[in-house]
Amino acid sequence: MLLEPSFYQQDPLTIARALLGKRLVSRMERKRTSGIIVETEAYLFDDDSACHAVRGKTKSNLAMWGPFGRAYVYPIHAKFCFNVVTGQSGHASAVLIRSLQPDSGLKQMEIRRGTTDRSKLTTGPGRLCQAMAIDRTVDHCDLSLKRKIWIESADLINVEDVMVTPRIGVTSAEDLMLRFVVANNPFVSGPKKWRCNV
DNA sequence: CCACGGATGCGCT
DNA sequence: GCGCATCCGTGGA
Repeated sequence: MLLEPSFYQQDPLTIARALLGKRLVSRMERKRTSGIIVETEAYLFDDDSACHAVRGKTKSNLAMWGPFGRAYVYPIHAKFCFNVVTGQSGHASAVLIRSLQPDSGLKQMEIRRGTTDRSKLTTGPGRLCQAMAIDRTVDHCDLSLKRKIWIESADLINVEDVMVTPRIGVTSAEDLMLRFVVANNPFVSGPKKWRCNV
């Protein structure tokens, strides 16, 4: 079932945790693909130097400042990252979707990714965007319209499986514990100690 | 106009 | 595990 728009009005930490086990669906190029969210990161409006909003409003981060429940897509290193805009308007917070467990449309994902290696299909923020054909045209997209991209409830994980770690790749605020993963799930990215609770 | 670096990923060791 | 390709947005000249 499609998530209520009000879901996205909560704070980014709550949402980053709650999104684990839910289903991200994209309909791009007339093809439907979906995956179960297994890794997220929260980016806060206050006291978070790694958040894109720290430099204020720019043309590229504008979606973050807009209404909650929209997509914020930005390019990095010739790839894209997909975020969900959270919290109140004007508060510029977001949750980055970092990894999915492939769910449907695997064949289409393999074509777009150029590999049949399941572990490299939707593990990592840039890879999942390529697998789902998420690009800059998805920026600002309203997730409640079921147009290009949306999220459905599908609580397939246990809350006790959630593991919290520092975020990956950030060059500031490295100490903040704002990354949420489904522990021991093979489709989570990053170092082993931040994937498995053994 | 140009230099720089980043919420990355790939390939090779 | 590490080096580097790649490219766009940003900010300073």
